[in-house]
Amino acid sequence: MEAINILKQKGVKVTQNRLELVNILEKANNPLNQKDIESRLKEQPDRVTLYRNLKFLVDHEMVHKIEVNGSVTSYSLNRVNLTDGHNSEHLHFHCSTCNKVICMPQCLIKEYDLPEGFTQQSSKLIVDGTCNLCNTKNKNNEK
Amino acid sequence: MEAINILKQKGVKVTQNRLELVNILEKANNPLNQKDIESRLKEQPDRVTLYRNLKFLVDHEMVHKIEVNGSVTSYSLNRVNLTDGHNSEHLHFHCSTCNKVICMPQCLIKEYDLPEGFTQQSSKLIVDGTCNLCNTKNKNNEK
DNA sequence: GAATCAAATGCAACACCGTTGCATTTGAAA
DNA sequence: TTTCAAATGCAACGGTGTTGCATTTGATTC
Repeated sequence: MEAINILKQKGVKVTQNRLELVNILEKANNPLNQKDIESRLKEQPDRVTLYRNLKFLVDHEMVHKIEVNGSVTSYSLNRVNLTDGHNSEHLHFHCSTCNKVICMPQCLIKEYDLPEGFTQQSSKLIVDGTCNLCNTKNKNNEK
Repeated sequence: MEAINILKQKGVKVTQNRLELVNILEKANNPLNQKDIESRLKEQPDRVTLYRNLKFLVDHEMVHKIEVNGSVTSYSLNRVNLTDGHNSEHLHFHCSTCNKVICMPQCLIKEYDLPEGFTQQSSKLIVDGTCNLCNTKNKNNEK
């Protein structure tokens, strides 16, 4: 779906900043952090504007916010149509070599039996390790 | 195990600050964040000293660092003897009402099949929801 | 197309947190 | 008791999240 339609479908105001922001997230294969996004923006809006628009898109459920650790926050377009109730939570992989975050929608978070009295609203699972690209790079360097 | 023995066993320098810090974590049932810890310290060291000592204890594997989200970082004493290889990763519960973090060592993180080429080093699972105490409080208020 | 008004933006500013450098103090070993 | 590395306190810096306010922009109405 095109960026402009994503915004129009939600019935929110379409601005140049939002349009470009959604476009960048739409093209990206992986979640991007604020720095990644800034580096891809042609016209640089104020960092507060970017912050507010990211918050806006998260609040309006167009974008997912992924906090890998205290210092890295990434954003990814919500590609799942919320109306079909298929918004399951999935694993996020964080490569400690290249620092990329990779969505793994094929790995849905498994269920756990919580102790008596505890109720669950959401969950998140971060797996740290080395991604496929960094692993092949390492292999080639060893040769 | 007493605080002083925990430090001595690791062969690190024993200072008043570290002793009190380990003592506080040893008595706590739940992971504590830096504010929690500060409020329990009799003699208030500089926040940098507290930061450095927490980092020191984490680096020396006496304390676990738990990042629930971008703004809340908690610490808990590593009660598992590392030498017996029983240091499995477990679920952490975050109560969105009282903001407490609760360890659930009975809920070990399940395994996932990662895509070809990805290797796993560590994982963390945070479940957000309402804890048993806040749930009973809500029930009583509704009556 | 022009007027209108709420929403979006840019700028300044603040707080908090993680972090580092450096001078001083403290604890363990000789 | 002396000695020296390690720990501490203080000042300071950068990054991020956040808010207030004046200005600009985009959707709506005429």
